[in-house]
Amino acid sequence: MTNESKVFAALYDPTRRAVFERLRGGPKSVGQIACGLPVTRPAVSQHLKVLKEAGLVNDRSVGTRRIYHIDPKGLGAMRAWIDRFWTSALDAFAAELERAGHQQEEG
Amino acid sequence: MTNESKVFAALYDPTRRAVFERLRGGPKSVGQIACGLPVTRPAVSQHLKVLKEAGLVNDRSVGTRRIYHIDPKGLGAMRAWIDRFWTSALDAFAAELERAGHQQEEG
DNA sequence: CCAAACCGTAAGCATCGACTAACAGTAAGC
DNA sequence: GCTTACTGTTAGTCGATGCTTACGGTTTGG
Repeated sequence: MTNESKVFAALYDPTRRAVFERLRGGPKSVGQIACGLPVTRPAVSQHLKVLKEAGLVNDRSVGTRRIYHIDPKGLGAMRAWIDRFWTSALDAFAAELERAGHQQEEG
Repeated sequence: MTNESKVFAALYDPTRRAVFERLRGGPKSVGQIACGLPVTRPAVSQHLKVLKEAGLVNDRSVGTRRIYHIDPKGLGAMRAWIDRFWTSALDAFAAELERAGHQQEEG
């Protein structure tokens, strides 16, 4: 499984995106993240594990708590994938529009 | 289900990404897309339906064939989501690094 | 009208994954 | 050493979904 696949698989789940967006405001502990979400704390732990393996978050221990924060590395990989696709997709789209205008020439 | 959710759900599946990437070189018919993929043609049709509802592809009829091409609209939505996340994520990450350097002051 | 080509859809099945409950492990306080 | 607080992990269940087979619909051609 490539890293891009991990990122896509990680951000596909709505609950996992909610966990991820909850870290947008800054580092938070697991309990802090779980509080307010409609799932239990172990579920959040599992989601954080997936996000971590995708390179989207990272953690550090502070006493008994574990503080998670966003790691831009994973988002960068996804951004690179989209950008790489973006240019060629725009090219193909422009060619498609142009061909649609000249399609009667081709028959 | 929001449009972003649709795009994420659409690009999460590896086969569906393969279908999508196959359109990167230009418009193709359903049979053309299915040829070379390890799934049957109806499966490709189902994937194309999901991609279309996510705004990632569009189609036009040419005789009995149906030609699919990439629609940048969906990719744009995903790009916007990532970009919006990207800036605040970088901010939070920088703040996290700075706090890590000053954490002994806070206690 | 009949045949062929191309495609979308429905039903059924198998697999994957998200969730909960229960348990194990680590650190701080007394 | 004992208790409390916080978290990761595992077993098991259940709903979601990707795949195939079979069928119906549409267009082209004679």
